[in-house]
Amino acid sequence: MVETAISHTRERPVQSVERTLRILEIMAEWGYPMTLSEISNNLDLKNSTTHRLLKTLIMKSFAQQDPSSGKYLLGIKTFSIGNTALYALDIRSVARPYLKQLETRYKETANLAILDQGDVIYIDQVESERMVKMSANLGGRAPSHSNAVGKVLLAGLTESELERYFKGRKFERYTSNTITSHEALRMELEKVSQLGYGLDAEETEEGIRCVASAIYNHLGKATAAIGISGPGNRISMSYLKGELATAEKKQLMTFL
Amino acid sequence: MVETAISHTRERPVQSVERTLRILEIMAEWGYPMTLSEISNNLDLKNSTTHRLLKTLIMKSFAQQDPSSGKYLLGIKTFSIGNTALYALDIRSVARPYLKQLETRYKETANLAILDQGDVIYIDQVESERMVKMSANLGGRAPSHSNAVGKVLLAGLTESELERYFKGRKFERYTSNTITSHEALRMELEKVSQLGYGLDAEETEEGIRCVASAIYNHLGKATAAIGISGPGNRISMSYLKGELATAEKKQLMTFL
DNA sequence: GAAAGATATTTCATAATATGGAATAATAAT
DNA sequence: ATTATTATTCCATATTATGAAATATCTTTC
Repeated sequence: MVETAISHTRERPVQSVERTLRILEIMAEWGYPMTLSEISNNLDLKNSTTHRLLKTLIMKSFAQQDPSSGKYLLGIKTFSIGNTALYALDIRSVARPYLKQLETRYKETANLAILDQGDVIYIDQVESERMVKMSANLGGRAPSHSNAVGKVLLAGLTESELERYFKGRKFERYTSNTITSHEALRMELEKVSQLGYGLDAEETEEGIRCVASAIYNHLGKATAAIGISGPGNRISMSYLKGELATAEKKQLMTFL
Repeated sequence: MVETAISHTRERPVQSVERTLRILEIMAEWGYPMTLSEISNNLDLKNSTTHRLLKTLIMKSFAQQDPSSGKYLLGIKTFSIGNTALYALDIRSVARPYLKQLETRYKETANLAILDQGDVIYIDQVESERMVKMSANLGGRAPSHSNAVGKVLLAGLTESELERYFKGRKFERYTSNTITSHEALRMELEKVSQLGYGLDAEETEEGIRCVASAIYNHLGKATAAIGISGPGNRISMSYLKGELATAEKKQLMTFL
C-alpha cells in the first residue's frame, strides 16, 4: 500500500468498527428500516461487507432484521445501552438540546438545576432571546423554598433527607407570595409530588414566574430539574400551569 | 490456523466489531466509568486492543473519556441513537420490562395499549400473580371512554382527531360511574391532560380501578399507554391517584 | 521527594482477519 | 415465465487488526 508522505499514524480508527458505527448512525438518522443496499450505498461500502457487519450487529442485538420485509433496523440493545448511558453521562450534555428546544418553542429562558445542601445550583441555561428575560447566575446558589426547580428537587427527597433540610431552617421572605412557614412548604411539596411539577408564582421576585419538572435517574430519584421562567406579563398563571407545565413534562417524558 | 473439524462457517462475527460491542455492553452494565484494564480484564482482551477499539468509539462519540480520571464511559451518541431506536422498535419489546417492573412492585396487572379507530387495543400485559386480578383480553378491543388507557390516549389526540372521534358517537353506560355525555368526557380529557394521567374509577366494571399514563413518541404524540389495574378493595382512590399514578409517571420518565 | 509499582498509550512486525469480487440464492418486477 | 434486482454466501488475497514490548504517565509507598 502506498503511504501518503505525511503519514499521521495518529487517529487511525479500526476500519471495521468505524464502519459498523456508521451503520448504526445512518439507521438512527433514517429512523425507519433500511435495505442492505440503501445502507451500503449511503456509506460507500460493498454489500458483502455491510452484510457481514450487520450480521455481527444482529448477533449482539444491536440491530435486527424485520422478518417480513427483510429490512434492517436498530436493535433493542441500542436502546437499553443508550438509556444506561444517560445516567453515566454528564446531565448537562444530555439536557442541553431539550433546554434549547423549550427555549425555541416558548421563547423563555430554560434552565437546569441540581440540589446541593438544600440550595439550588443552576448548572446550565439557555436564555430567551427577548429583550426582557429571566437569567439565572450559572453556578450560583438560590434558596429552594421560593423557586420552582427548588421545590421540585425538594419534593424528590426522602423523608429523612427532608427532615434534615427543614431542621432549624428559616425561610426568608422575598415577596408577598413567598412561602415562609415549615407547614406551608410541606404542603406545597406534597402538592408538587401530586402534580408532578413545581411553580414559582412570583415568590422569589415580583413579576417573575417559573414552572419546573424533575429529571429522574434509573432509581427513580430526582437528580436534576428543568425550569422555564419569564416575566409575569407574558406568563399568566393559567398558561404556566397549563401549556408550559404540560409541555415541560412531555418534553421530559419524550426524551429522558 | 488449525481449523476445528466441524468448521461451521456460519455465525462467525467480525472479531473487532464483536469485541467493540462487548465493550459497550460492559460499560452499560457497570453503569459508571471504567479504567482501561477493568475493561480489558473483564473481556479478556489485551490492553492495546481495548485501547484501540475505545479510541475508535471515542472518535465517533460512542464513548468518552473522563478528563479528570481518565476513565472510560459511554458517549452521548449511544444515547441519541438508542433514543431513536425506541421509535423504530416495536413498542412492546421496549415497554415489556417496565410492565414487569410495575407488576413486581405493585402486584397488580400492568398493561400496554394503543388506540385504533377510537377503541383501545391491549397489545401487551403482565398479569398480577395474585388470585384475584385484572386481566384484559390481549389483542382485544375496549371502548375508550370508560377506561384509563383509553382516556389518556384520547387526551393525546389533536382537536380535529377528537372531533372525528366524538362525531356521532354514543357512550354506553357500564356502571353508575361511566361517563356518558360528550361534555363530561371532554372535561374529563381536559383533566387528564392537566394531570398527566387517566383514571378508571369503576367506570367499566364495578370494583375495578385503573391508572394509566401515555408514552410519547419523539414528536410528543401519545402513541401508547401503560396502565395498572386491579380490584378496588386493594386499590383505594387515594392510592390510585397518589402512589400508583406517581410511580407510573416516574417509571415512564425514567425509561422512555 | 525519590523510587518502585501500576496503568495507560504508542509502536511495530506478523499473521490472522476483514475485505471485495464473484458465484449463488432469493425476491421483485415485467 | 423471464428478467432484473437485491440479498447472502464463498473464498483467495493482502490489508488490517492484533499483541508483545517499549515508552510514557500517573499512583503509591517509603
